Amino acid sequence: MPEERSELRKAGLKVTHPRLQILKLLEETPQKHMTADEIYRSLMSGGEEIGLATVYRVLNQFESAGLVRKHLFTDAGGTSTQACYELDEGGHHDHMVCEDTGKVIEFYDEQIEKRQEEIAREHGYEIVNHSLVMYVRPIKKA
Amino acid sequence: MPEERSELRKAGLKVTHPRLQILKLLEETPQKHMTADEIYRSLMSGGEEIGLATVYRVLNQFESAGLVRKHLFTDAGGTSTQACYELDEGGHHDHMVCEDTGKVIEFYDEQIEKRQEEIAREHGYEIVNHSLVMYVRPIKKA
DNA sequence: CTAGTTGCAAAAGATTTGCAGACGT
DNA sequence: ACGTCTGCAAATCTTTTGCAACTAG
Repeated sequence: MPEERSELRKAGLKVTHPRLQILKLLEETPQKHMTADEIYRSLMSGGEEIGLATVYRVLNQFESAGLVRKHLFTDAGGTSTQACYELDEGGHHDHMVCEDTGKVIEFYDEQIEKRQEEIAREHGYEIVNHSLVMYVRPIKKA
Repeated sequence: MPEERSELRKAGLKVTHPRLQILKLLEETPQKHMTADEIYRSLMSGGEEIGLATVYRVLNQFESAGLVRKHLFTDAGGTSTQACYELDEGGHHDHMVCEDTGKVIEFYDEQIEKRQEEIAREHGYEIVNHSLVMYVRPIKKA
């Protein structure tokens, strides 16, 4: 599967083992959002040779290259100081984080997007970027 | 103005000099959003005796008490790792950060709020909290 | 061959914590 | 007086950087 190789080349990055590993991991992980440390541990326990510093460096390069997006969620207790990364598949979307399970759900809403543009415009600005995260909890029937 | 004193008491906190100073500063600052370090520096240069650790401790207590809100904005370059705090005046609002000037603008939009609730509900969740930040730039006229 | 990469260890930056002394009530 | 605070310094934690060895093209 040389697909990842060309993604890297296109980004102007040499095709190295660590980069391929990280890219592959991000593509295959079911949770889709991982911290640098989770990536590091995951690769290590998979028997790979890699340094944590390399993981950070590669993620930054990937982010600059637009291969990956970085998020700063605040976990349940408000005690997260750790960034997490997800593959950038192109389509923008926002996030919902379940406070009970930590599960991250993606969503996209045309209405909200539009309204945001309008609000910015009303203030004389244009949106460069935006981040919407909803911290939620399952509705308990009762 | 004993107003601040009772706010502290109500929060179950002793009325001490550092706490009063920080509360007052947050009430009076025009920018409304300050980092722990900015607060520390501001008080120090105002001739106050205070430790940075105390600023952090007090802000955390204020946050738990609901007197203050903590935000993790990402400044222009994406290079912010510093939290900033604002007085919690009760009314919820979202933020727009100007990438050129760093200015923080607050706004509230009923439509977006409603839509968020709906989306969460559609997924079987209820919103505990949410954070919407738009990183914007002044519209440049041709 | 040569510039880009890597791993390690050390550095940095933000925030937290242990502790002895000081202070509010 | 008592338990709560405070300031300082040291500790933590995440992320970055210096450097010498290594590797892709």
